Amino acid sequence: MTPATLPTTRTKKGEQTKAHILETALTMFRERGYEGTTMRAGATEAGVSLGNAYYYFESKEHLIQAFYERSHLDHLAACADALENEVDLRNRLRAVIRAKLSTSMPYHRFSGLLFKTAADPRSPLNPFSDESTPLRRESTELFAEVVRGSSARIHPDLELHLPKLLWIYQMGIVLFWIHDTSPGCDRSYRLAERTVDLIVQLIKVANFPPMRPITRLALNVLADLEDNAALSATPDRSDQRQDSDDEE
Amino acid sequence: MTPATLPTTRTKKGEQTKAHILETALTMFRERGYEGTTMRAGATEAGVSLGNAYYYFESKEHLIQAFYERSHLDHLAACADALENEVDLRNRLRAVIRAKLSTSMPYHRFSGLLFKTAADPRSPLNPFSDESTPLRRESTELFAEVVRGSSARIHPDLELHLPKLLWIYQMGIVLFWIHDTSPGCDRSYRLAERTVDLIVQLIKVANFPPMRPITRLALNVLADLEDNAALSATPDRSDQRQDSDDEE
DNA sequence: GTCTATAACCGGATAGAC
DNA sequence: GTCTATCCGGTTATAGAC
Repeated sequence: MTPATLPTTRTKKGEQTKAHILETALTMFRERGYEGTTMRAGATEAGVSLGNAYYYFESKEHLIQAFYERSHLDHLAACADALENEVDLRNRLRAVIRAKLSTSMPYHRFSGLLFKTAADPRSPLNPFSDESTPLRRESTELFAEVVRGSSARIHPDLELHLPKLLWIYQMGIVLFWIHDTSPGCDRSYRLAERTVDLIVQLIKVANFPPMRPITRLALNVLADLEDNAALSATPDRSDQRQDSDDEE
Repeated sequence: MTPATLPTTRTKKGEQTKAHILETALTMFRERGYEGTTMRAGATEAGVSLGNAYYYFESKEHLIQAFYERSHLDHLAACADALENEVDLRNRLRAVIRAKLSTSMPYHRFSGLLFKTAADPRSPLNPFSDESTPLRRESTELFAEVVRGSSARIHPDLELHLPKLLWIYQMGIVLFWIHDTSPGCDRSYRLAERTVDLIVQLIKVANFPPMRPITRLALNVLADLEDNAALSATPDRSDQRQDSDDEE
């Protein structure tokens, strides 16, 4: 799918055009929102024709996919410091979630629309889609790093699933944030703060003998999910293509 | 907004027309999917003009709102029996979640699109919107009934929040189900089965003394959320209207 | 063969006549 | 309440230019 980047020929001819279109679009999304930015306006603003914009981006949604990727890089950069210097699990996780919110703030309005398309199983944008696999893997890898670099003693079976769980947890926080209209999204930050504490506590007690049966039950559910598809990071369902909605 | 139904004059003039349009649309959604059903086709099939359809339903999405309501009634009917005759919390909850999936099955494809719009904070469809408040209240009330009629001994503070938590849990299951492509959606049923067990276990141990600090922490988070808006069933933010996406 | 542009098409939504 | 005529924006077909 994604061919290796050629040595010196990178940014060949239209690579710049593509980048420019994306840049323009992202700016406009920030300023006028997603729906407020028409493909026509975006193309014009970028100095290209409508058809040309579609040459580089299959659909308007694919601009969002590009946004996701950039957004993730911002996120990585924003929490790199904490991940290097902090060993306490709670602080690490907190820094990562905070960074997620902070880096997303400029796109608060935009992100609503984003989640909208993200929830559609047929959209290439949805976080569980094949097309999102690489990014999903990178995102869970971030949480793997959160766990790995921490001083916390974690049940090995749990540690296996923790990155994915934390990734889903982050999605929950983001979903809340999207609906958050409090000034500065303070409520989201507070929720994040408190739920991080809660999660860290839960991780600790998972080891606690009387909790073991429940922990085991939970891990079984996760293992079961892993065996199949859907939430798995290694999907084996490249054959299932639902192209159209019609069937007549 | 919704005026009380007048005594004898119900089904006045176009009430039937409205009902007929909805009926037609729902059938077509089931048969051809949401996107596969154009407003034009729906109107034509129902024997009215496009403009007329829009007279009764503000937007295509508003047809979904109507679907939600019907869907909830189906759900209620499907679990009424179990709720009357069963006292075991696990069985009650299991019956309700199972019923949710079963009654939703005919709309599996449709529901994907449904969640799509549901995730948009600006959509009247989103489960947290003012417009959805009545239905949200009814849905959580169902889970309140699940808890209330059970023989389980539940920490009073927890019992207060449990209905809403279970409602959110159900949304999670539905979200999984939407992405579930396994035959008969078996994976969703199994996930539901197992997570119901898990939840019931967690409710039990919440009372367990060593778990108390964590339970308290969790309840604090919930109480905090309740004090503000967003997930609350009593929104005090009727002043925040985000009509358009443009701002130039 | 890589890029760019113009002219449609299609479907959700609105305006305004009857 | 019901219609027709239009708008508007995502998307596609297609024809050329480099």
